[in-house]
Amino acid sequence: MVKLTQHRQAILDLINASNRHWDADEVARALSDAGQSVGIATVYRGLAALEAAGLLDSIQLADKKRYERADKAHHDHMICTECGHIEEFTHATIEALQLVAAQERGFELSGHQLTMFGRCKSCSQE
Amino acid sequence: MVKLTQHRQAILDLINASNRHWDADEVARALSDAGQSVGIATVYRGLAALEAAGLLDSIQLADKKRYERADKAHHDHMICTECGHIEEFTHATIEALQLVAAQERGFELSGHQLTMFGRCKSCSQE
DNA sequence: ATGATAATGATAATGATTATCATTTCTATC
DNA sequence: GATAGAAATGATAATCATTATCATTATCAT
Repeated sequence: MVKLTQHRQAILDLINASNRHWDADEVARALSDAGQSVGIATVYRGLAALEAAGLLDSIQLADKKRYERADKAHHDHMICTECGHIEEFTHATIEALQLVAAQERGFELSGHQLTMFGRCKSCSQE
Repeated sequence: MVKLTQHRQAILDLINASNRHWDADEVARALSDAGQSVGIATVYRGLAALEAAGLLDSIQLADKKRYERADKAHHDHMICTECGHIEEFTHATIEALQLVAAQERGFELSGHQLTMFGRCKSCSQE
């Protein structure tokens, strides 16, 4: 299990108190703004450690990784290609079908990432 | 529409003749081995242009982008975290449910990527 | 206290991708 | 066929997220 140092606790608290998807740089900047400066390398290591421990979730985007709270039900993401807005959605049937598809191929599933791209509601109304 | 220059045709032919998922470097190396050297920048530009024209498909992995033929039915990917093997699968119901989920949220869907991670059949038998 | 182990921070290194810019190749038009 | 303008190419520098390095510091069990 992870050692919850002060720095890691600060990272975790920051993300848990929000509903956003943070990249490493944003975390470092926010902590710094809060008077709790943490080196960028430590932020990267902390985020990875917290995710490995199941205390954070992440999505891998084309250019970077973003972290979010792990204390929510599993969900996938819709990303607006215009404004960057990230919307979450859950679909039990899709999840179940994925598992079946994997089993049919003798695949031992350990994770997945479903990301949909398009224009969000407000952007497509403009 | 894209201009199908000699270089781009060579890239397209190479990928169309295979069933693999290529990264830019592999394409450049293969062309070079075939006596048809193409600068790496041109490979990147060519791949992007061919994808924009719908002549190639791609998947975005954590570290890099990989391209494959576009003349196959739409499919998603299962990636073995042990040997790197990429398996393709299609699931009409999952596709349909994604569309519904998007519509429910007023989302104008333009694309998606579903990637599953785990151990492939042969790796999990070891 | 004390030594072992892990964490931290500054910074260098890595690696994929993109930008720059001079040169070359195309293409349409005269 | 010559020619101007547009697009493509290639060598290489630049970018940017992430990881590695390594000296220093904190933590924890004995």
